[in-house]
Amino acid sequence: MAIDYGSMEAKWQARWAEAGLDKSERIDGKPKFMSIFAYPGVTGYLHVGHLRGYTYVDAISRYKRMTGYNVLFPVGTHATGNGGISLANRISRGDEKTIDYLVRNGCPESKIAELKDPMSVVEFFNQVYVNEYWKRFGFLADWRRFTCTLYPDYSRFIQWQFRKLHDAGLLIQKPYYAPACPNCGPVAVDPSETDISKGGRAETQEYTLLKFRHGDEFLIAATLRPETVYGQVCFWVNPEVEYRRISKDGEVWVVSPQAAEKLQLQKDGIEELGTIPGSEMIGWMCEAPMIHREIPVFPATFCDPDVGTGLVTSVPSDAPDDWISLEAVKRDPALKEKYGLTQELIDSVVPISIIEMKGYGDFPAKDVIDRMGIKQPGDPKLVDAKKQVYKDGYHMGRMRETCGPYAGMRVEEAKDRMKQAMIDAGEAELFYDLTEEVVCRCGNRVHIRRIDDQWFINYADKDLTERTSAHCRDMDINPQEYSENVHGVLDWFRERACVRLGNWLGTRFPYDDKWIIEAISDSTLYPVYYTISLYANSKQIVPEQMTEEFFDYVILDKGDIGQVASSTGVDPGLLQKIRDDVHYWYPLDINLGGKEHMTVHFPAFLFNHVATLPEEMWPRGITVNWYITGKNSDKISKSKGGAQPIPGAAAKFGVDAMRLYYAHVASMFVDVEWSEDTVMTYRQRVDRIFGAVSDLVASESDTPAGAMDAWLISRFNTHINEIREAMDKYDLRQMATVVYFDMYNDIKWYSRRGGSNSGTVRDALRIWIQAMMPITPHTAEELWEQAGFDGLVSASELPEADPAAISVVAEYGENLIRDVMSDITEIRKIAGIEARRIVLYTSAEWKRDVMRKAAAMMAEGKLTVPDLTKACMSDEAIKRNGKAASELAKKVAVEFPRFTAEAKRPVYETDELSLLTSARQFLSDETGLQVDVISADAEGIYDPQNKARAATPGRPAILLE
RNA sequence: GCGGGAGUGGCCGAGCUGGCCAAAGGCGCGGGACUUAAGAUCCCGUCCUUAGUGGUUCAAGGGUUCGAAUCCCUUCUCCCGCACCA
Repeated sequence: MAIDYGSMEAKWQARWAEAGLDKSERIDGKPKFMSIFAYPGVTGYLHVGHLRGYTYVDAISRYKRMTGYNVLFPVGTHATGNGGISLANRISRGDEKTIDYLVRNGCPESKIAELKDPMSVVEFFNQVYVNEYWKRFGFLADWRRFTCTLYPDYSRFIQWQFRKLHDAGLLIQKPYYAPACPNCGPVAVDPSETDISKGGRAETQEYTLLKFRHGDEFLIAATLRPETVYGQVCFWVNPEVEYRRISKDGEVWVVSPQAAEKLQLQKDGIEELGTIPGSEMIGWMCEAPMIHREIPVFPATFCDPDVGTGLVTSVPSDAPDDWISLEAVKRDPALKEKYGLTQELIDSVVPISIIEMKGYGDFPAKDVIDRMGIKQPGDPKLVDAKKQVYKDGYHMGRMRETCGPYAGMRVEEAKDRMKQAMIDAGEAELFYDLTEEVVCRCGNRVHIRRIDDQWFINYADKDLTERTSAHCRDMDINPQEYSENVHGVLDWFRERACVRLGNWLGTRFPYDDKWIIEAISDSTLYPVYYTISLYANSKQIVPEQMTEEFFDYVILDKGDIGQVASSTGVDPGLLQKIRDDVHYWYPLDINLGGKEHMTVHFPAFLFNHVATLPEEMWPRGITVNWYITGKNSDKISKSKGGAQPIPGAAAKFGVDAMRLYYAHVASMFVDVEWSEDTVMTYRQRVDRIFGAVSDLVASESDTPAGAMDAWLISRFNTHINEIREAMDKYDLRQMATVVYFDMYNDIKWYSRRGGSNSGTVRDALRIWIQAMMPITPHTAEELWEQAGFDGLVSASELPEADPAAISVVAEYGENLIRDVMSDITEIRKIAGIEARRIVLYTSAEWKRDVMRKAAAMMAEGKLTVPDLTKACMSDEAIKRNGKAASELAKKVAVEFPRFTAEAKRPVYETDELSLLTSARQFLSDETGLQVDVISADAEGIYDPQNKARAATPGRPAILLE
């Protein structure tokens, strides 16, 4: 059965568009449902993993659509930042890797030439996302509302949003430290290296500058570990460096020439005073901060004038470099000679143990050096050694009693406390530096510069945090763990630098257009803009008209319509319409995004809604989805094989197979390893369903409806309830299990049992195909048509379950038959005899009476073994069965209370004799044996092995011979 | 280290407001049907034992309970976040 999924998909997608199913319009009075996935950044091609979350949203939206909601599912893209610039630059440069990447993903050669400017790149990918991913996957999104963060109308919206944040007092300015080139100004330091030619992985690090008094001046050491000051025993100077004297707030500081330059970018009023050779300082005594001890200055070659200040305080106990260098000094008589150091002085320098940590002795630095076999200063392994000790010390360390008031404190805490204490005492200052050399495209070194007027969004605001946190309690946030955890995330969220200087694509900051609003901050409130973008895209309004007043009116319902109309030139009717749209669709019902959003996007999304919109417009739901990963939880990557471009996968497996795979392969809240074989099994599942439906259609007959029909209809109505229940929790996986497995199995069982009634088949098919629509819409349409139903299933309404059609008894009866069959099989297997005939004995009536009594007693809440036994013994019909009766009473009295009385009812109310008798032929066909059914109560029955007495309700006795 | 999550049968994964759990479903595997070829479909089986029973399981070890995969404690292992990066 070769099904051409590709053309089938295209066919139905076209039909949906023809029918306008992808267009969402306000219908006053009809309940609405608005859903989005967090839009992706358009910096390149996506892979099959990304479609997981998007597919959830389409399936959920389709489900809502068929259960009475007017659905709005808009899509857009995020292009802020410098991804577009970077790619355009690489193409302009003719970078082969980039071009190869594009070609491999199906970019036509002719297109590549056009991608030399950033906006073309963005537009190109916008088209790819919409056409090759989302439309290709059958999404019913309202394409007319598509928007991108770089569109001029979107920018107007973002500017409005920032005005509202400002009005709310949430925009603050304070100094910030950012990378900058002395020539070109601010630069972006990131792995794409758009602005820079070297150092894309560099990070900004905070150093503590420690001041060591020597006479009237200060030697300035930079350290990452201010908590180790109690272990300072000497001071390192590189004798080959010509240091600088600079003036700083009336003090004289000594630092490396490079540090002097860097400091000028971060501190005010720095002036160069002169130079001093490092060698001259050797042998000096200087006073260490915090501990106020005089320590000697020793020579060390590892002091890099480019790192920190080029001067280093020595804590040999916890710094491998210090330890090994101190050893060198002690061992090397030539040094002593050269710098005139006395043996006494050298001997006086003894490491002090200051930090206690598991797995290390008194001197962690020494332990690491020994472990790694480091012998000499300058050994490249020292870099790793340092990292190891720093990391372990920070996480596991505790200050020893040598550390004065900080003794016993965890390093993590002591670090901040000691740093602050020294700053307060004027013994230290902060300084920022990059972790590696960063070079601007112009060739100059990039350094960290202080920016005094940096804007932040004050997410640390207490009132905002509290209100947002409180609102989260009313939201539907999934999974549960995140719902609980989100409050912690909101608390932890601090001020966020929301604008940047330099070479970025994005919206200009409305209060100062030298700034560009950064990538997180312009993608928080945007869902509401989808209710407006429709009008901008259709040119009914133009960006210039989208003023503060305009948005105030349509979103906040503020201002006078006449005035807004005249100041913006927008027709009052249109203003009214947009305003109504906004308030009809908003709030957002579900925002679904990958787990990476939990600590950044979602909190910001929540904060911004609470900060700028009235409460009735705050979001109602967040759902987090986990990833599809490559082997061993790696990110999916081309280099490791496995994941082909999305259109290729769609062609190979079929879109519906992939959608079913995403929906069913695992819970939304776990990572899944991508496996083509697994996808293939879902493809087979889809194939099988095609087969099952056509078999079923072919089997239709005018046989009158019977017990099997009641059973199937009961099952399907039960399934409708299960589906609705699952989907109320957006549990697509559970829903898929019901639809693609349970319902399928029921259909198979129905046919196997000889069911073929046309009416039943129609009813069942209608429900089944509808239930497939959310996850496998193309298949559903095709089957809908094949089965001869009218219209589009995508536009149909899923019925409510009919409670009257649900028959516990019917479902119980079929289960009983299955149990009997499996018991027969079991016995045949174990007995190992060639059976010719099966005799089934149904339970004696008195046993059912025992159960009836038990149920009645349970209903009154007083079912106990003695009570039931007593009751049975007072009933003559039961009593005369003697010991068997009391044993059964005991068993029943123990077993029944585990269930509800209602659940047990079919056990004793089912007429097993007629049920099994009617299934005789079936059982006989299935087993290939003659089957007889006899009541244990019947007179003079055939029962050579005395089996009949073993029969109980729910468990007929079986004789095999 | 702090915060969060997880360890279930050959595998993936349900279950985890305690009892219908020897534990769904799928995959894989074995057998059969069909049929001649498909990564097809349909049945049956798939912890041990057994005329449909019983036994031992849900990382390890304790505990609570009449009763625990499910609750508590301890240990071991694994994963994620710790920011300015959508």
